[in-house]
Amino acid sequence: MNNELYIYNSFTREREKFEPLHEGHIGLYVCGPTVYSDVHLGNCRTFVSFDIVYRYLTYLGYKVRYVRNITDVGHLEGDIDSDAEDKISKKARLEQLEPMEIVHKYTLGFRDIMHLLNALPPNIEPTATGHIIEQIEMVSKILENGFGYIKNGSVYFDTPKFVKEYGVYGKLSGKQIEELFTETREALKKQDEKNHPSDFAIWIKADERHLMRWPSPWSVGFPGWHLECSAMSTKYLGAQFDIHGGGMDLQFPHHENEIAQNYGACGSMPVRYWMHGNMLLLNGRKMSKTPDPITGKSNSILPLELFTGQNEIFSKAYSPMTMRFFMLQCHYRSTLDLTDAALLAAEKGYRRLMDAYKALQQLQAPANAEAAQLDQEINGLIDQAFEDMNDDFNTPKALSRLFELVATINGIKDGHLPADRVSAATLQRLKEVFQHFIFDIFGLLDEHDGGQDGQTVDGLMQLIINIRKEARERKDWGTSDQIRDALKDLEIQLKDSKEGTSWAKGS
RNA sequence: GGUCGGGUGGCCGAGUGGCUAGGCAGAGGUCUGCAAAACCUCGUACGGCGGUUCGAAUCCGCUCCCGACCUCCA
Repeated sequence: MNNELYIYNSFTREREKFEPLHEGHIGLYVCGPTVYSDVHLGNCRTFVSFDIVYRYLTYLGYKVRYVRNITDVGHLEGDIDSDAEDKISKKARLEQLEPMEIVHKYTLGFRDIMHLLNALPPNIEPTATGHIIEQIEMVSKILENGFGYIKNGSVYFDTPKFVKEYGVYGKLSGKQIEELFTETREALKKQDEKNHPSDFAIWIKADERHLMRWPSPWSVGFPGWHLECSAMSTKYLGAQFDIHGGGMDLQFPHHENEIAQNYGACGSMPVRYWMHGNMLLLNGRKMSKTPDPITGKSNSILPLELFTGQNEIFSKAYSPMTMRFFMLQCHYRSTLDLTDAALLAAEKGYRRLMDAYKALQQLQAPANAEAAQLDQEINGLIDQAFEDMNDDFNTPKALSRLFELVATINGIKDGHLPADRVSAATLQRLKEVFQHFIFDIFGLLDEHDGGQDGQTVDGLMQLIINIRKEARERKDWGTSDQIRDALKDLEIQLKDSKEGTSWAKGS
């Protein structure tokens, strides 16, 4: 079995063998949300994708420092020189709230959603406003190194200078430098403070209208959007670290500018492996908060709208774990289209996987069990599932192996497959691997597990099942079916098999 | 317009020169008091037109369609 991990590096556009900078340790930085409104499901997809990356790296035994920022300032709306305004402070004025109130509200909301989706919290969740000093220091360094210039209290990054010195601007997003520079010439008129249209602000002077501003050597103002990630990744992971993740839509300009800033301040490429998750689509189009200019509606759905069913898009409510399973069925670098039929399929598939997991835990190897062909098949599928994960975190492929194993598990359970052809060791391995994949790596939860109340419910259900069993033994089909139908109305399904009756939540 | 990525069976989605994932839905069967669940069997799909090759969904060319990015975006 090949244990080497390969990661598709967006910077080189190649699948590369992963080797950490420091053996056994990994620095992982993921661009987090801007907390000026509720996160939508598209945002969530990226964070779930990287949650699985984090979980798998941890599973492989690496000590991972996972940093995911909260952007609570500096995210501009529109052009700086037109009517630019910070997203946070704009929302604060609209809602008559303090900027920190907005930030706090949506940060808490974001964490709640991540918790519902069972995404592990990062090790560090730094905020931009908490790192103003670090950002000012970085601007100073960039100026010292000659990669920035001051105009009317604002500081801009000098991209032509950067291209001349390092020549990597545009490489990440695959843009030709010449085209990049000529493309936006039309916009030059609106941005007369910049020496060059591709230059970008790293410090922005603010007038009294702005609610969020800080003193700096250049003006009372606020940092540019791209700066926080450079400053905070450098602070917590070092000038160079292993993996930087984010949504594909951040590749340009955000990550391109991040690279420029790090070169400008530290003189080196900050990241060894760039990873970009693809977009979640709704009705075949990118999910986005930005309203459509024609219809005025935004093409997005909030997680809670999906989980509660309170939306006009889908036929019913879909649980967080259904959503998570749905995401697992698609590779993180492919677009994923959210549709009702697809979610319905995911819901059923998720239940089937969890039911098989429970059935597996009940299986016992017979005393005379010996390894045979079936044994090899099981071990082969397990090995392949790990190889799939090692191949750029191919969750859909790994999941397909698990489903092949589900058929094997059910076959043994129902006596269609010879249980004595699976050795005790392989059965034990299968149990452990299922546990690790489903809960530790894929991060799924058993939503039908009642938690604290679970034991009570299990006890009650066993009582009901026993009463029905006695009725069936008397051939009292009326009572038997009454119980079954009444439970069905409560969305509890009884499953009769040779070994007896089990139950599961869900109609 | 420029750049990049796609078009896979009824739906969602892997794969990427020969061994043709998986989930859901559908058909038939086994089991069952009847069902459900589970299991077994079944569908030979890769936008179109050419080309390379013994062989292409997979490589090349052309073409049609879709999406993303091009300084708001996860």
